[in-house]
Amino acid sequence: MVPGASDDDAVFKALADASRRQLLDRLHRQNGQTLNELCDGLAMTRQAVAKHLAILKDANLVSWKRQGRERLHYINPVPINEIAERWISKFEQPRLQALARLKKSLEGEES
Amino acid sequence: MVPGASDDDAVFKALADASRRQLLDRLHRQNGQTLNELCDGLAMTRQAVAKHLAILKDANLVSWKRQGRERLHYINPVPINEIAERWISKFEQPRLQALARLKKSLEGEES
DNA sequence: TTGACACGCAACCAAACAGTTACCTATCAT
DNA sequence: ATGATAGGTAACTGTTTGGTTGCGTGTCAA
Repeated sequence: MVPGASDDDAVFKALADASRRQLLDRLHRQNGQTLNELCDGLAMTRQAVAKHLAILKDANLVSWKRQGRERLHYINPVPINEIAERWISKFEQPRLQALARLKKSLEGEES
Repeated sequence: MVPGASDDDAVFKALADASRRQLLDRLHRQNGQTLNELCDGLAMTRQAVAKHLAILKDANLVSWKRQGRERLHYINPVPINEIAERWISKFEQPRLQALARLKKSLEGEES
């Protein structure tokens, strides 16, 4: 399998939970956070957060490395991109129209 | 609420199931199919398919109308587009890069 | 070396989910 | 009218899920 490749189903399932999307949001804002940092302010135990992160990891959306007694988490946007390319894009006439508009506007614009 | 507006969570949850994504695929290929047509070839009872369609309807991804004793189903791509715009796009440097490349190539292209 | 801190692991639980079976209602064609 | 067809409703079931509690392990600092 190509590195960064993903199982569509695992990704869709991982994204189905609001807490997990929130975790991705947090990592998107600041990458490399520890487990405790990611738990901060969430109405959930650390163990619950760890489970969510494990699911995100299985979907290849997050990876981590141990550093001393901490675990640093990193987001991987590739699977999300893949889904957008392979699956979502075909349902999006609006986006294609937006692209067409962009093309038109760029054609009319002289640098 | 804006017509066609959607609850992100309901949409993500609806898309989390492979059978439901398959139903959307089918409706994308051919819109306006009846319940029985949508059931065709699926390893599932009609009732199960009807439940999936109800979930898709609650997420505003599918609508239907009765016509005689049949029920005609129609896909609504708007919610998919919305989550792509509002949520997925921010994780996609690749797509932004693609847009940037497109812009560049269009700038270099003289009509 | 001994707390304190960051995380790992496993059992358990309630609720949600995906699917079934069984039966009922409405519509069409003959 | 009546049978066949298309779909509606509801109860029930096994499995998954999202969360908990309890306790164990490894690492850092005083």
